[in-house]
Amino acid sequence: MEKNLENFGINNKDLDEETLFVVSQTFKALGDPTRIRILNLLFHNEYSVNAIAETLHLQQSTVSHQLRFLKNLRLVKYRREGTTLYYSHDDEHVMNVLRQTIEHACHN
Amino acid sequence: MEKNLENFGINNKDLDEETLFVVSQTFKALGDPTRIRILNLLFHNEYSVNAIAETLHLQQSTVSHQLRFLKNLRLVKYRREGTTLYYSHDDEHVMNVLRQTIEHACHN
DNA sequence: ATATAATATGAACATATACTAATATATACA
DNA sequence: TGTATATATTAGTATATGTTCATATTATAT
Repeated sequence: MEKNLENFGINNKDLDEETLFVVSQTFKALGDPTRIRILNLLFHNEYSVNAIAETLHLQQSTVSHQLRFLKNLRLVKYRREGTTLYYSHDDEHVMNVLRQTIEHACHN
Repeated sequence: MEKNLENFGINNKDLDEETLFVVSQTFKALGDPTRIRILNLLFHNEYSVNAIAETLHLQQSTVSHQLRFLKNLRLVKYRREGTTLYYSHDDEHVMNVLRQTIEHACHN
């Protein structure tokens, strides 16, 4: 008699569609070099859009587009000061995952 | 006199190109629902290509393509038994990151 | 009101990505 | 050798993605 493999693992069932969407979107956000550089810059400080662009040698438009992407996923937030918007990270879990993976990649 | 912000954080410097590439590729691998489902399936057991396809209701060709993708990044490995290839995960760090993020997404 | 600075947006383009269908390869076995 | 099974590969296609350019919006100051 074969052992029933259905109950072997704790969580062998397929992921529900919403979880799948959230998880893949999150990782998609981290799957682009530009967004990684932006989030890595925002690790310790807040930066204005122009400051990000100048620091990373990117165009203002590019930074703005990617910040919108990240803001939609609530990975960054901003505060306004006059005409300047200061962006900072807004998801500790994602920042931890990013830090872990960067460190893991460096130590190879 | 302004405080020098350059030395404020521990790691404010930009990432080197190779790290950036490895990290973004890794996250890109996790940024697709099909690959997430495959890796999630491989969490506890090894599976043949056809078993993966049948379990997840994917075409054999699709699974084979994605497994090649994952194998190139050394996220999965396989062993042969006759004509059957049994795939299993091959990167504990990535599997941990995936598990963490799935759990984080579920508990919302 | 007008000008200026900072940021956001929309359209266009090139490239990347994921899937499918068809075919090729590889292994086992009669 | 020939056949069957399992997997891999190639080519084609449709969609998604990231950047740039030009322009719009927003807030501030004069």
